[in-house]
Amino acid sequence: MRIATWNVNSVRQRLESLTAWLAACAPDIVCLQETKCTDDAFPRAEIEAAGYNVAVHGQKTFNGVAILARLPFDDVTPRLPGDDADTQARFLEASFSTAAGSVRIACLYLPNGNPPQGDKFVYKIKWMDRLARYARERLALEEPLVLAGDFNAIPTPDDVYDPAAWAGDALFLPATRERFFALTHAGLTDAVRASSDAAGLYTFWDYQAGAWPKNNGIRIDHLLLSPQAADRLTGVGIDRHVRAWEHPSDHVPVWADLAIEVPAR
DNA sequence: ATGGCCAATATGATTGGA
Repeated sequence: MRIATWNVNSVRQRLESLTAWLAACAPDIVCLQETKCTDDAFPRAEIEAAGYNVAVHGQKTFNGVAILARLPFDDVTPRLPGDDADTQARFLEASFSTAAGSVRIACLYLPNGNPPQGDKFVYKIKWMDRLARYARERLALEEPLVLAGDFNAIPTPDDVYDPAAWAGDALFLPATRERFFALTHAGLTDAVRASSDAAGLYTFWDYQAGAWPKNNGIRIDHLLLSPQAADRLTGVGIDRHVRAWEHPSDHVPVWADLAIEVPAR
């Protein structure tokens, strides 16, 4: 079973790239972020034609998450628990029946948090604390679980081209990093780091200032695995070639392969 | 963080992104 995450920066702008990438990568489950459209505007028919079931949690203009799956959904639940007043479309959970039992996937778009002095950063930190509570609850189920998405968190200096330049940024501040590590310390495994400790495994390059040709990237898109998922991990990939396509997203897809049999398409 | 960006929005500047 291949599980992927991709911040597409508008699913409607990226539809052609998305269907081409689905055909090439052949993921079984895909978590999308920044779909940037309401549920009725989501290009559901085109993605179903590519062989995927679709679950969406969108809003007008901003944010928006979706899960695409070759297998049928058992349950689909929007919204991260812990704040009924939070109306931003940033979280969607789904579960699936597999040969390994129930597999749970959480698709998340964690707040950016800039500027770090102000309500946006407060919202980010509260969101991360809510995510940690959610993760601890779900880990207690002892199921294969994957938290996949744009975490807007740079874990270590090896995950950013110029750590000093990012020292004061909401993506790299200690308050953000320590909350990312609270997730791994709770028992979740960073899939990319389970297979490599190399620097420069970036997933995002800004549109501005020649960031892509200069390889000025950061690693902020992550797949975090419960022990029951991590024990089945057989491979990971970062599809950085997608950043060089026409009209790219500023993020590229990241995926993990788990040794869980999926019926052939 | 920035040599010059990108997406959405009653399309003209503004907001948000990272």
